[in-house]
Amino acid sequence: MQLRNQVEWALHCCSILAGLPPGQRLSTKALAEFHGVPKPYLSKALQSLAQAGLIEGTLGPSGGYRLARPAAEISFLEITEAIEGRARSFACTEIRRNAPCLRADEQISGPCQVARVMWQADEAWRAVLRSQSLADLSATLEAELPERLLADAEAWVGARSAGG
Amino acid sequence: MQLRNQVEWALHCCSILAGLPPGQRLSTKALAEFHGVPKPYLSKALQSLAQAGLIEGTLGPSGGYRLARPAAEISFLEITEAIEGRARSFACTEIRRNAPCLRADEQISGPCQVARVMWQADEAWRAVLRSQSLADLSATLEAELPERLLADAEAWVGARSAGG
DNA sequence: CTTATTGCGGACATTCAATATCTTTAATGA
DNA sequence: TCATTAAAGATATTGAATGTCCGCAATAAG
Ligand code: SF4
Ligand code: SF4
Repeated sequence: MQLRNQVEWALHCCSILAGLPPGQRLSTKALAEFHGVPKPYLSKALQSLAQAGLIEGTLGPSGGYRLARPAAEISFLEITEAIEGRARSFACTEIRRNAPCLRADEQISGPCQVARVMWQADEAWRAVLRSQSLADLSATLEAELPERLLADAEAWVGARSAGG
Repeated sequence: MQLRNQVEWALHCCSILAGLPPGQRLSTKALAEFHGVPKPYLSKALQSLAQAGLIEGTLGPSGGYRLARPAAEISFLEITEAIEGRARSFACTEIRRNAPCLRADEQISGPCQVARVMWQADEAWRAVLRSQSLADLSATLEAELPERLLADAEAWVGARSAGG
């Protein structure tokens, strides 16, 4: 019951890509260096995001990634699911079918209350993540972080981004 | 991001213990047989529940487990946390501290917005599980399951329960 | 008292997923 | 052409989840 830390990486990377000037791209190398994480491994996470249609990769020199859609249309849930998959956190193995008092021909209708409650909790979790977009995140960060830090980060990223 | 299947076992076992006449106990052996799961492994889950103070074990012949509290005072969340632990699903590794533009002496206040959103989702998940008690589960099951099945299960369990 | 039964706790083996790295290929701009 | 980059896949490494085992202490029944 633990999210992979790739989720954290992905969220931070998307946050940076959201702050890029429109059309600009940033390479895996720069993103890995910025966060201090192994580049080949971060690359896997970015590929998952690309396959999910959240970001776009471009080959060649001055290639890199950029958001495939406006930041306001990308939610925390989409990013999380791109990394973790869409499986529900509670897996139902139907152990009630093993009950010794259950007759072979007897029908059991749908999922039982145990599974329904667990799935309801899962849905509540998803609802919160679905309600938060990358644009919301950027707005909060800009309001909270010190100006110098934002400026320096922008300069650092700007020096390494390319394309249009 | 997947709950252990011990959680499912624990929920079902608690559900059965909740249906026992007051004071009666049921052994690990019977619970394992009923659900068709390996007894030594189920034993681990039941021990976790006992350590969390949700059920009580009694030694000796005719020993076994019973609820330590009324079913109405035991929530899904307590059972889940007894197995899974109380750690939050999103672990913050503070990767923002690796940012190259961050000066050594610079303070970063508390958790950032990324972590706050993830934890908020986690809390929504917990809120649903906290709101459901074992008594609620029993009530729903009694209303939904066919009468014959309930009677047979009660008879099967009754023949193997003991004490008072 | 003796004996069988049961939960308790720890040690241990096994299996599988998460983590991390590497290599090759294809695309692209300089 | 040539250097650079993402894409895709193979492959190690690690660690957690799963499953088993054994000795111990408590307890009730004979
Ligand atoms: S939770 Fe309910 S539906 Fe899921 S396996 Fe257990 S009994 Fe079957
Ligand atoms: S989510 Fe925010 S607080 Fe957590 S590690 Fe990343 S930057 Fe730090």
